[in-house]
Amino acid sequence: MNLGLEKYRYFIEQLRDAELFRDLPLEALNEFLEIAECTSWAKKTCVLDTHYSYYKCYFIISGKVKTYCYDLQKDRQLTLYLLKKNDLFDVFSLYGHTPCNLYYESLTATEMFAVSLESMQKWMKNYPKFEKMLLRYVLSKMKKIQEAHIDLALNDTSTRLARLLVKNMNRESFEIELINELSHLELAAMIGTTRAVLNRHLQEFKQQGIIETGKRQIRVLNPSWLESKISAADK
Amino acid sequence: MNLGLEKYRYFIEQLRDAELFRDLPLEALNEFLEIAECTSWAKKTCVLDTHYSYYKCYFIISGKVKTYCYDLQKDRQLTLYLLKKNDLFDVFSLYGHTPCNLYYESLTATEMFAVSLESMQKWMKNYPKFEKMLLRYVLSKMKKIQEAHIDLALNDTSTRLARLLVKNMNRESFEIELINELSHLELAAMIGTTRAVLNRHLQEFKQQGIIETGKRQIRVLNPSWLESKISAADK
DNA sequence: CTAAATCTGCTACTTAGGGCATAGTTTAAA
DNA sequence: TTTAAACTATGCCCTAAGTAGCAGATTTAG
Repeated sequence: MNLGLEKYRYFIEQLRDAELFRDLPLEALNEFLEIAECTSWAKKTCVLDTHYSYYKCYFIISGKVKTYCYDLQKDRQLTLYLLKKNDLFDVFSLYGHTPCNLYYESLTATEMFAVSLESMQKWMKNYPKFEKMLLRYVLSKMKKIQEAHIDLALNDTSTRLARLLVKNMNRESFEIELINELSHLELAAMIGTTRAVLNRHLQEFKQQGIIETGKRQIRVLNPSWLESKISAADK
Repeated sequence: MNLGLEKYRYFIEQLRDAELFRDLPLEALNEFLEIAECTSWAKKTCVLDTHYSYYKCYFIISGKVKTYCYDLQKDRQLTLYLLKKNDLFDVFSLYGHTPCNLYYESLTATEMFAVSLESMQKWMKNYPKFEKMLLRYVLSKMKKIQEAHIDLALNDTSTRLARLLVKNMNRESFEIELINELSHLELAAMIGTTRAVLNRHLQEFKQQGIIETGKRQIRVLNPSWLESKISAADK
């Protein structure tokens, strides 16, 4: 990738900011930028891992990308991960795993570095420290999916919704962040249910004065109620 | 660990057999055996990751260990992984993750190498190749939990049971392996349901002549029925 | 700026799954 | 070998969750 000085500085800053690239020498970052292309996905750009991402891997600079799977018969989606700045995908294909029939879709306009799998693998060979960080990164994602799995298996929908809200709630403003601007369909996919059921619980919360909604925004009025509901379930 | 020659040969063989230790020089294996203790757990030995395993990690030589979580209120378990020969646990604690409230329990008598976390971390520093294999290992486990999560979110109980059976069915004898000898309670925990519901579906399968049961054994009579049920759901 | 597409809120209906109880059976322990 | 504990097989009932459909609001695209 050819870069002006300003852009170059910006990109280096982005990489320095990411845990994955921390502790790498400047030389490594330079080499990474050489093999990377900076690409932008418009909102709702969709990609099946069996095609596109099988040949490239992506490092997100800004925006949101969901990793999800889709059940054709039931017309239902399940969101496995919500990727944002400093996330890398897909690690599986980097290690030659056969694709899992997962899709990727940008939920907002998204900027990222794209690197061909081959170049990335070569680059990683020179910087084993990166692989160390990658293992840590993978573990953090694995923990998330484990927690989601346990939550789904043992808790009912309203508890999972409460957890989703609390996890994404700003501690000061009680505004819901990150998952704001998402439709109910998207929220439902995140807790493994359908839009109708999710909405039913949202209405219940509203009637009890726990939340307030409007224009794709959710504001929490009674955060401690939500938290006690969660901790009651966790006991 | 002090060893006689015969035992030493046996242990080296065990390690050579495991993918995790493949490609390591003999020297590395020797050093590993030095820091490892060979321990045995009787059937039903149980360990909470916040105590015991927080200080040690284990590599299984023989036997079965389940990784599970437990909901006190509902008195329900969910099995996340069924570990066997060549499995390592717990990788999370190796990397300083806070424990996830998971339990480990041997389902049969189990032999394993036990290494203190500290020694293991030191050892790994000398053999970065091991960490590479560890990343691959972690990815394979992550794939499993992802699949389980998707299965749970999108498929009904009888489909999940069918998948459990097919996954553990010997292609030649149609006997169920690995999960045989497990009680219905254990089987239920593996597909995220209760014993009663699991049993209900087992009886249905029996009545339709798809399986046959007796003495903690399940034999599949009509494997293609099960397989078509699964592939119908996967479409 | 308007038309089309999507999203939201709500209703009524159906059902799989889980709670609970009980009786019979097998396994393990004394 | 006997006894206790654990497991299996079933019933009934109830509820959470999913399905379907629709009208009105909101967003997006042409």
